[in-house]
Amino acid sequence: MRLTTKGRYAVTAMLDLAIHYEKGAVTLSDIAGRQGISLSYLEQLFARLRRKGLVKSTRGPGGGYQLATEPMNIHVAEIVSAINENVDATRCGGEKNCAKDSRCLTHYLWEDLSTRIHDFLNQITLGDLVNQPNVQEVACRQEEKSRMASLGTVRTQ
Amino acid sequence: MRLTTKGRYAVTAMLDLAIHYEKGAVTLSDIAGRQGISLSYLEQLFARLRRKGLVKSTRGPGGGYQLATEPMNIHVAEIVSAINENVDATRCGGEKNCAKDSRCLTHYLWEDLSTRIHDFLNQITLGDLVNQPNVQEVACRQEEKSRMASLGTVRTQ
DNA sequence: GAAGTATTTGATAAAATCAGTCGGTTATCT
DNA sequence: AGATAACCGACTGATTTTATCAAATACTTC
Repeated sequence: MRLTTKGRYAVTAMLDLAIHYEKGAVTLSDIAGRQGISLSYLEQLFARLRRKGLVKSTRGPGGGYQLATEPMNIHVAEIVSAINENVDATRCGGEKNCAKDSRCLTHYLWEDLSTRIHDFLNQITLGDLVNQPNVQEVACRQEEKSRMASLGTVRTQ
Repeated sequence: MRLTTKGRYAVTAMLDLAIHYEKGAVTLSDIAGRQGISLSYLEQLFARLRRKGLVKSTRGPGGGYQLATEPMNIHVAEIVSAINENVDATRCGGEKNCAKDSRCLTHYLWEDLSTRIHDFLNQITLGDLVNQPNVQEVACRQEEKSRMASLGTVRTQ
């Protein structure tokens, strides 16, 4: 379980999909606007998420991305590992030879920690996050802001 | 609590110091040889560790680095945060504005996880690690190997 | 059904950050 | 004086993030 900013972006974006789960497809531009992540980066991330079967896509107007299954069935750990596939075979990420040919001194420490992180993130689903008051509060504020922004653009055009 | 390879190297190196705590100063070349970390990289890491007061140094022949205090008083979390100072003020690492001006959706998730990682690493001291059988086994093998290596060099010179 | 637009999809490259290396300088011991 | 080792700053390369461009697909409207 490698923990990187990339994985965090992915979880944030997936949570955005989960929040708007009932409303059907969500465009990446919307997510980019709400979550402050660049559109091109999201495109790359969602390419992986789609290949891994975590989301499904529809093209054209009214299209966008949707969760492949219900928010309650998607664990945060899945998202993180989908994004970080096949990396960190370098050192201490996989099995043996962290240092030279044998295990490095702290091998067991990191192995243990890694397991704990995975367990933690595997307990939590997107559905759990959606139901958290904190998350809902932030989501509401974003909703409001985007409504004001769209009003603004209508007015000026 | 950001978790990076740099931090892992630092903990490994510090554990090496802890293992040889009784023997006084340890040179970075020795650590480099034993742990398979490049000398120049260690220099960079130990510059930070010294600035943070985790180790003390003595120059010249017979010099090297020593733990600033007993292994039982140095927590793994301290080492990791000493190495990762002032990074990741960018997003979600520190306080607010992960996304735009407000907190990002998963802010609380990462905050929670971060706390758990910190707690885990803060429970464990270098002294604890030294006493682990796993660690001692690896340490012994390294000791043996370095003895053989030095015999080899004596013979060839 | 043709034109136009909104969206994903893919590729590539620029910019920024991070990991790791190299060369030289300074202090200290013998 | 010479050797040993910490110290320092610039450099290279890899990874992450953003930007740009070109299709491909599907919807809407005329």
